[in-house]
Amino acid sequence: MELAAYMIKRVAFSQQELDDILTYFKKEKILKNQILLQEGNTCHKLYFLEKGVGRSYYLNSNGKYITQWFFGEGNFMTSLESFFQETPSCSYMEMLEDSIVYSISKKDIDYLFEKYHTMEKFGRIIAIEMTTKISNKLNGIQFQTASDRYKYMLKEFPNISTRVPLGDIASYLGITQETLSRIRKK
Amino acid sequence: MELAAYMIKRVAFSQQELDDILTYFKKEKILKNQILLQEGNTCHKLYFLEKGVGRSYYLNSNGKYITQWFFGEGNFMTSLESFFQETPSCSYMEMLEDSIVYSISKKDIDYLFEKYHTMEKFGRIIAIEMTTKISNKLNGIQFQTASDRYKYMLKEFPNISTRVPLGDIASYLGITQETLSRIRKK
DNA sequence: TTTACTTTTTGATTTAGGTCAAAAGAATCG
DNA sequence: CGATTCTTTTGACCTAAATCAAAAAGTAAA
Repeated sequence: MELAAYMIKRVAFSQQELDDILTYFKKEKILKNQILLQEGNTCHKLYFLEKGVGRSYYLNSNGKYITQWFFGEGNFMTSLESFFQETPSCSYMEMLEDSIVYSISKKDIDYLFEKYHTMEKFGRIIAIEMTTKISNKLNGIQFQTASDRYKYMLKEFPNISTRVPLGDIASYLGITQETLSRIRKK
Repeated sequence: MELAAYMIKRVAFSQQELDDILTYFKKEKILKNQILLQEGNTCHKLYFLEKGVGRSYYLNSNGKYITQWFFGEGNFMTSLESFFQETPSCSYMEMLEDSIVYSISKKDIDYLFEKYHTMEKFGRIIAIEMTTKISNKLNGIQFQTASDRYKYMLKEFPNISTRVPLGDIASYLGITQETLSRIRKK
């Protein structure tokens, strides 16, 4: 499983630890357009995407759905705050393709964090990586023209940009669908 | 020290652990306008602000300095990616007021992460909190009008908004100084 | 208390990208 | 397959905020 490689790349887990940890992840198949999380609900699972693409999005004050993030294969997907603080989420999560994921519950991951110092370290490292990625998004968007934003998108998500609806990308970048369409045919 | 309270609020450290951990933090006084980190250098310290305000900023492709983040009292301040990956930073850090901080080196914090499972947990929790805050900034800015952005600023940094230069706030929000000035006299 | 910066405000003008509307293309399905 | 629905493109128009420029206010320095 790709997840094992992902973990070992970041923390020197022993084989036993790794084997044990992986038993807590459950393989799931999820169909395109399936909603993993509704706004207002607490997110109970953390997903690792083996195959497929997902996104998180929210309904803004003007009644528009705004993509917050795209999740591609080889990445974790969750509503971070909701999952870890066990609070109602402000956002939705959905899959944009038929997907294969490995999921783990909050209870189980907390158990693993307690049990293994290495797992806790892994959690810290992943959280720092996520912070860096979001920060990069901000820099890629703020004070950038619409076409610079799209360039950021292509760089950050090279193999996602062509697989998901135009409108989802546009809202992710903070521009309108029409503008993105015009940029694309440059 | 406020730092102890900050830590205990998040993780149930034993008194001995806490005492030991705190010995690795060094108290420092830093003057207004002092640069803590230059672009291109590696950030070697993590700061906890007891008093004062700082900001991180970077030079964008149009030759403008853009504020990335404000750091107020009772918060950690660092160039996250540079500090943890030990890579050259893309951003600067400076203090905007005379400040009192507690600093710790990468070497020491790594030692503490290894030594105490609780410390590792603390690191994870802080990293998740930071992700949430940056994510909130994105939501506060994307597809929002200039005055909505300023409202976000007032909400997120109520006691910083009046203490720092207008231009620094404007670039933080992704608007021009002139626009922010006009918004303020509403 | 005058000189010299620095920061903020105000005004006039321009523009990137938003909005609205409708057509053209794709995809889904009985 | 045609029909219905969803997605993307194209066009015309408009507006929020950028840009440019300069004055005013605030701060420091001598």
